[in-house]
Amino acid sequence: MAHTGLDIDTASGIGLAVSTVIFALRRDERGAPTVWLPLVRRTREPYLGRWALPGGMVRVDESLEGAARRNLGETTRLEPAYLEQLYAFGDVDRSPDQRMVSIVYWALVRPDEAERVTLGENVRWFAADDLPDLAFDHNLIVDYALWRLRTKMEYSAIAHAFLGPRFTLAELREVYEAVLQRPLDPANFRRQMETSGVIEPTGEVVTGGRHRPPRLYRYTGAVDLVDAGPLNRRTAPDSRTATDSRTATEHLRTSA
Amino acid sequence: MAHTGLDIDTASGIGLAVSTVIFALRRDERGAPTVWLPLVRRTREPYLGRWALPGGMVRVDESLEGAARRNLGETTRLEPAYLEQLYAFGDVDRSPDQRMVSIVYWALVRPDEAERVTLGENVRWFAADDLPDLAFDHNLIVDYALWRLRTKMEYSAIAHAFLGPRFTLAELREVYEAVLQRPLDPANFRRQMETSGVIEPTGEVVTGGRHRPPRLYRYTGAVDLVDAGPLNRRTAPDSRTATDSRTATEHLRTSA
DNA sequence: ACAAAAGTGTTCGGGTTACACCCATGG
DNA sequence: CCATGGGTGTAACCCGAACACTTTTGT
Repeated sequence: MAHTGLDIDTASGIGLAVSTVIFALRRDERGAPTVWLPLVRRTREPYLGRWALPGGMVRVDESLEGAARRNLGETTRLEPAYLEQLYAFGDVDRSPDQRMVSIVYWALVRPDEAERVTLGENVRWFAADDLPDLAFDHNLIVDYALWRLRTKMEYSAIAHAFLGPRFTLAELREVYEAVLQRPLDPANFRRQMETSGVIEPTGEVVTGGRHRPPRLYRYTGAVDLVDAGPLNRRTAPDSRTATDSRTATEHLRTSA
Repeated sequence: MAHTGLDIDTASGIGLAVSTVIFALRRDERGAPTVWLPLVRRTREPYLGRWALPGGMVRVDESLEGAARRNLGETTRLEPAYLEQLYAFGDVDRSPDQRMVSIVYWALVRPDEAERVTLGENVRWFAADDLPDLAFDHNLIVDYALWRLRTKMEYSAIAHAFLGPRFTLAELREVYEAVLQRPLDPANFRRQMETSGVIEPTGEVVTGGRHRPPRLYRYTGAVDLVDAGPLNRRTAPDSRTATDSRTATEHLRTSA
């Protein structure tokens, strides 16, 4: 029943795969940081030659997340600072030939690490809001991952994953502005970050700039970076903490 | 490679299944509404005789959600008012014999519909916070689904799914109190619901009660009931509507 | 009339927003 | 000493929490 060598072909004819949407911040032509993601070119049918999300089969002796991590390393050499399951896609017609179910993850990597991605004819970075027509339903998947990134940025501390261990508040604010695509008030941003307890000043400052030397901060680790899954949950189901993850802040219509 | 008749056995030895956590509100011994869910007893190894989530295989010609709906109908005769994908569970050791990946959904049903569930030796309702040891990792799954139900109740309109087309504010408040496990101020609850725009008075009142007749309300349908998936999204990723009023201001720490 | 639930009014305080203003450094 | 971003202060405003109070029915 298999028609291509690497497909996972089930007894009922359903293939099982894992893919990952990898986000990184990179400077665009005008020097403004924006959201980018690496794609790989398909080297076989269907969608031969089209750009697609990196992915592959799940081995019998590795977890779903393990498969995602392994695949990331093999195709892009990336070890993400953040990795979370996004959604399982399994519509009947999402692959033209074989029935295919994909468990999709999304990942965040630091800019310096992102630059180490092996670029070539078959791996390339794309601006997230300017993608070509991708293979399968991958445009839909990226849209959803982007929406998740943006809504989650509003209530969680995932911005860390885009930065190194020490950073200025301006750098942190740049991350938020790039992802949320809107300017933030530096004064209010500072206070919100300080009162949140997720960052603390290191005492150091960055000299050599053209103006007043900004302080350096680090993350306290007081909150969970990854909280999406059923595991990795530090808080009880009914507790109310700052790390209380929620999906879809923006879809809010009712409140109680 | 298959060793039991209904398992979906992949070429690499990975089984693929769909399960659903079904929630309904029922009165406990003291008459207070609480969260319940139906479980089915396993009739084969592994975990023969243990209680487990209803579930089954995905057919090649049906979507994941379609498989969940079909399975719900076959095992409990339920047609949920709300159905959303929860998570894909795929740890290597979650099933003792065969490697198994389960796409899990969670569902909400109305109390009247819940009473129609075919009860018997192999199907029974359990109070969500008083479960026995279940098969596989199903205790973990239910815990996660419960956490999802409770956190989502705080910012979305899923409470509808527990009620009929018309309801009093006291009934609606009962739903929130049962799920959130804490009393809510009737006065503030009324105002929040009214200003949210998700409900509107029908003009009718319920007579025959022992006290002042309460008004009946209905849902306006102005909001998405189901919003979790990549489909069913009505709002653009970056849109911020007037009704966006997010609950749980106390959860926001990192937003700017 | 009384009890009890429905429904309204009002105050208080925390948190966000907007923006004025001061600080420190390189040029 | 001036331009520029770093950093602080503050008043207005919004919204939820708390709770007093009025309304309307059945008994």
